[in-house]
Amino acid sequence: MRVSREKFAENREKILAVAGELFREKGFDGIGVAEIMKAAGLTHGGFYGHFDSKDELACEASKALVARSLDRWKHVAASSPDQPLEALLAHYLSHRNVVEHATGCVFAALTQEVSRHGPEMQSTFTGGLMGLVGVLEKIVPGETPEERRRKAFASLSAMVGAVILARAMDNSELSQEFLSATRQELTPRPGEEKS
Amino acid sequence: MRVSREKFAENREKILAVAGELFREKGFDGIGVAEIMKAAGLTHGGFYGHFDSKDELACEASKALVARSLDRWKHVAASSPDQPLEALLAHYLSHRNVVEHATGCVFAALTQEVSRHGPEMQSTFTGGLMGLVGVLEKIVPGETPEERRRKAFASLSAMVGAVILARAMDNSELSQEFLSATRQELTPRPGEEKS
DNA sequence: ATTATCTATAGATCTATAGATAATGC
DNA sequence: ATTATCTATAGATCTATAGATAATGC
Repeated sequence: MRVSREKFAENREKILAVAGELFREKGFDGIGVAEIMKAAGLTHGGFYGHFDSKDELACEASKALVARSLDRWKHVAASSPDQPLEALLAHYLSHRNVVEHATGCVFAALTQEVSRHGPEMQSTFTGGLMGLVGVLEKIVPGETPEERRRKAFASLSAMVGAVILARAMDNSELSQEFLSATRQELTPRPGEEKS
Repeated sequence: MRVSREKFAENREKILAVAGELFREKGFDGIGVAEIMKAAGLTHGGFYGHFDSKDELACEASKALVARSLDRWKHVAASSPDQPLEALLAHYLSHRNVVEHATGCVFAALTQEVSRHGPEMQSTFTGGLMGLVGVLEKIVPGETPEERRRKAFASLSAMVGAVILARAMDNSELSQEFLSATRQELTPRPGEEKS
């Protein structure tokens, strides 16, 4: 039954990947270790050879998701050098990010549970969100660094808030209204571009 | 052991009140029926004389919280007839609403869990959030009803998003920055008041 | 007589562990 | 020989129910 070191490392990554999807879809408390391992193609007992506890898995999976989210934001912004903010708004405020919980934004899925977990997870989310603020700071309009930092915090609040509220709607037209209203309000008007 | 009809109704309200606080503090899955009843001063088994299931309690408690939240918004807006939006921003984007989970905004505490529950709870949250949009529509700046409706959706996203992200921070200065940045960005500049 | 609450418990589920098994890696 | 995984299970927790108890309300 034993597998190679390489396969062992692969299995760990598979557990992390599957957990990342299931946690986002069902919440940290909505899915158990046994079901995560089953989805990874392994048995329940094998889990504790990879992680000390479910909480450690939740922390590690969160770290990976947060890092990947930040990478993606940087990539999207860099892909449209002339209109990075517009590209980011289009990417984030999308129908896909409202309906695809398992593969969508980790902050839109799990942020409300963070304050109920330990300091390690809070630190991960804090760092990730500040990373997103850092991306926005460089691309939002504004005369001074202070104004851009302020706009970055406010824009991030609006973007994540819009997806969270859109997901709570039982009506897809209202969901869309949260997305498009936020997108329009955050899109710089002509003459307001950054210096 | 039996109590009067009046006391029975009181007990039901007490269970709803206690559940409303504990659900907001720990999430729907983070607190059990036994502990809710203990906090209400009753025993576990007595619960099922008041509610058919924990899910029914979650729905009823949510309905009460959402209705109370909407009432409060209307009251705050009506209390400052000359600057209703400023009053609402000051009321909502407050330190208290970041740290006091048990008594703070129900949307900032539980919205991410709504999509994992049944259609009844989704309907409650949808209705409540649209009620808040209705309050904002009347007090945000804007030339046309369409512009004000758009600003209402975007402002609500930013307000709820700011509190949710502020709660995830492990640093109270960063929490405050989400609040004050959002408050400043949503405050109408002179000459931008509604008609 | 009715009924709101209490005690006790059934049954399901969940985290974590113990010991067995079998394949890897020295 | 080491160790990654598997089977089986302990122990805790959670929802919901059954039956007893005792106070209300006709």
